[in-house]
Amino acid sequence: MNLSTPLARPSLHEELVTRLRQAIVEGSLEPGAKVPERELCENLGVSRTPLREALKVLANEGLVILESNRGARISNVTMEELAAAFPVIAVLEGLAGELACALATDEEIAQIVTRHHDMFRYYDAGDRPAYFQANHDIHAALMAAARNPVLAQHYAMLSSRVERARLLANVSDSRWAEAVEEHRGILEAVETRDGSRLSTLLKEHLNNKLAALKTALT
Amino acid sequence: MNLSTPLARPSLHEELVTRLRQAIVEGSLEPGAKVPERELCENLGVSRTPLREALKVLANEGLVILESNRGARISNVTMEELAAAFPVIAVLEGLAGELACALATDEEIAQIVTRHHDMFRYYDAGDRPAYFQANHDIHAALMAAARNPVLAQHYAMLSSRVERARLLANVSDSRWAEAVEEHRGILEAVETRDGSRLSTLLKEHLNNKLAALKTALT
DNA sequence: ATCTTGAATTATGAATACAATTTGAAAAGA
DNA sequence: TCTTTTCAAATTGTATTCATAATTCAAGAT
Repeated sequence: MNLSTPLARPSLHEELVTRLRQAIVEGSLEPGAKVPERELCENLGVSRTPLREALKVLANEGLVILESNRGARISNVTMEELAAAFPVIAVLEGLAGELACALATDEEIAQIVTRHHDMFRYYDAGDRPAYFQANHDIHAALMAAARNPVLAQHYAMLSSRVERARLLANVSDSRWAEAVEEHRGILEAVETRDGSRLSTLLKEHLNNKLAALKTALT
Repeated sequence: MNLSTPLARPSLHEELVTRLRQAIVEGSLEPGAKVPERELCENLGVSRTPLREALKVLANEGLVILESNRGARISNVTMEELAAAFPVIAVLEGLAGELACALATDEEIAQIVTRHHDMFRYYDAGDRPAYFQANHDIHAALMAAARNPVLAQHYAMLSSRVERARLLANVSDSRWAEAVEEHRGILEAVETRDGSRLSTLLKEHLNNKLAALKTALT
């Protein structure tokens, strides 16, 4: 049992930030909807103070918009925002790929490889949810292997803003096939620890994703 | 006169975030110092609620550390953090350079060029403060010309975390000369709108800056 | 003298209270 | 009937209060 950690009880506002962010990302709190302070407080069993603190933080992250004297709304996912965010995510993932190739343990590489094979199997089986999960795990594992907390933090922030788009537009079958193909290249670069190649492929992957979203949403 | 904006009076917590962030970046609030809530409230003439909201936001940005039941401290600028942040800033600036080359107006390019010449003059005159200001303006102008709010937002966040390092270590004369030399290349890439070259040079510039900081701080 | 111990003080986290603003609908007027 | 005005209810921004955890410091023990 670990007795060195000083028994950290997370404060209410921290837990609220986490839970609200999750709710926003998974769509329980719909974009554009106003956040009913009193109601949420009652549901969650907290007072307004910590909830409002959490909303300020989420507003700073761009997930929530505060309109003075008019409360908070869940921010909309606009095409402009996606178009702005994706290139940023792309360079961040690119950096993560490079760092990961240099710093990952063999176990981490093996893990990413395994998860890729999982993912390909899910694709063959047409299991979208499982595919998405595996895909998510891969990108997360790459980010973890990069061992850069600042990078991870900003990546997480951007991901949360963008992941909601997945609820707006389903990926087309042809784009799905393309993405899988791209991931074969990514896998190869991971296996050979070819950082610059991985970086390039990841950036392309993200930019293609954005292009696909653009066509799907117009 | 702009009549479209709905006369936004910034809320107390927003102003506090801005002011505190500025105070932290410019060093009025020293790294490691604990933030005396009551005292600050009295000085600023606000109650604890908006101040605490602001602290939560700044904590989320990494400028402040909240220790449960022990209040807030100004976060320390550690070498680890700098080492993590600089590569991220580098890729962001790199992206900004590429976008700026593609999207900047001729006026913006001209502005950046002019500011470069200013900066070179300040270097010749040995005027460090003016040099720093010009340097800052250049990077800000590049970022503005990239026309990507998401990029700008994350760049601003990272800059605020890192700029405090400037107070810890003065740039050596030799590094200063190097930086100027690097900026000559950057200027050239800007003038010719060579995006990929500018991107590379900016990334190198940042990475060299980090290396210089590393030696200066050990 | 130095190190514990524990009550008093202080500061923090969260809840509540209060004042100002917005909202929505009914009433007055065109 | 439609517009405008007024006013109450609701909601928000900020201040204050309350309970609890941390810190301080003096007294006692080693």
